[in-house]
Amino acid sequence: MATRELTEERSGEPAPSKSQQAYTWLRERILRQEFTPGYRLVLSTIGKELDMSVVPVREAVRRLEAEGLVVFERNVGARVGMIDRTGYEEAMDALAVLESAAISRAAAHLDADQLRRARELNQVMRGTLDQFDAHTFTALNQQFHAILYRACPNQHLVELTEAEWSRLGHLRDSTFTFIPGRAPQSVREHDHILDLIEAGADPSGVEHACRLHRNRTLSAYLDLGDGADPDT
Amino acid sequence: MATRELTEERSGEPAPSKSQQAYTWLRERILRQEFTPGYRLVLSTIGKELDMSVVPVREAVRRLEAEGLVVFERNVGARVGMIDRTGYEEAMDALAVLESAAISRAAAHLDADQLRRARELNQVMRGTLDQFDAHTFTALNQQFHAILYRACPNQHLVELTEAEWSRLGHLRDSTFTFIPGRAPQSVREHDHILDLIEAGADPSGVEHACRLHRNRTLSAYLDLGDGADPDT
DNA sequence: ACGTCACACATCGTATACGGTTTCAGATGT
DNA sequence: ACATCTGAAACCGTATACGATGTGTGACGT
Repeated sequence: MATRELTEERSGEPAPSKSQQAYTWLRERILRQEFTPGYRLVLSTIGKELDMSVVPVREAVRRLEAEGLVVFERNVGARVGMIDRTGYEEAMDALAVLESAAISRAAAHLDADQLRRARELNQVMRGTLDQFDAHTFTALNQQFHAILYRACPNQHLVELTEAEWSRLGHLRDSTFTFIPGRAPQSVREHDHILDLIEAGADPSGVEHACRLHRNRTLSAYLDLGDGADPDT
Repeated sequence: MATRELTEERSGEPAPSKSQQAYTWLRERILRQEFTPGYRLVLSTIGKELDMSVVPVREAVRRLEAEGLVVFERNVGARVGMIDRTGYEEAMDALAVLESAAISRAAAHLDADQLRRARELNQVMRGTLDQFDAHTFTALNQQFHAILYRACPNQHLVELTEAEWSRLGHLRDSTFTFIPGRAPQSVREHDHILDLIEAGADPSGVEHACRLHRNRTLSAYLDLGDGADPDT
């Protein structure tokens, strides 16, 4: 019982595998944007940093690759996934499809408490509109959406939706940075969606509203013209 | 130039990495159902079979795990993913969402030739109805659907759709084995969808039709009662 | 006969080692 | 100055080795 020091663990905890540690660690950094898109992930370096050999790190990287957060090139190495303009549009489109489906299926399962919390969040967002900050607004926005789609009884759909959020999320506080003007409208649409849900609207109505909401965001972004590339 | 024998390769080919070989090999077997759900994937055995060490095999397995084709248990090992009834329903539901979205976006891009081939395939399927064989029917059905959704300009959506087909496909010739009666109706609906596309119906109409098509298949399966579990 | 314990075996998890490939800098020739 | 070649350093790909963990089997006691 002398081999365990660095990871705090009380008797019950079996201590996660190194491969798992590496995975979590990397994923965390990428999502926090401490490792920005294009950042070179050198296996040996990471291994040293985490005090493990390269083998577990490789596995972690592979998993992240399969999730689309990392790209890997043979004999060259891994880097944090960049996403070009098309990639961004495609992911947004996919997210529109998945998330809307999830929320429409979640509608009937959202209890009063969850709806209240969603309203509150949206109110907080409304409150930040005067002294707008894209970063916090994006974070709140993500939380708001999460409350809704997570209530979807189809767990698989939830996972697919979250995967898509991740792929987009690590890019930056993308949309609202470029189109702050979109924020107020976004907040109004949020309330509208909540209205529909509370009124017990039929799923396809909810789904439609969610798609509109997201597609308007995408359109707003696209209408910007080609000046601001999410890649850069 | 003496180290390369087993994989045929002409000068230009850089020979895929072992990790990649293992991945392809395993995926192939799983999809072909040579490795059936629940099958135990022992790393060392596979390594010996493919004439490589366990390291590349582990990586391959990790990737398959991330795709949902394989489940992995710490210190125990990997096995081909089983799917329980809920899992099946969830995946079918997700497929309905994804594929319908893909096809609706593909509609405007399908050329005459692709549509003709789709019609032909459907005719072949119709032809097999008298002496019905679930296995071949399922294969044809998959091809038919593939022609349609692959034309979707959103490549990411196509990938998500194919991932879902894989997760379901390796299960068996599931649906039509249990509900052969669903096949004729399925063929009719295929023609209907093609009609809509050829008529230039609007995307949401196409999407709706595709969802109906798939949801009816799922319902047919569910109506069976709980006798036939896809897990078994 | 049945439940429990202990030990051996199968298999996984990770470290280390080494050959192969890519990249980059600096030297060389034009 | 510029293009090209050459060599070394950086890094990846895979094999081998060994400790750790889980699983099954047979002895033992009741």
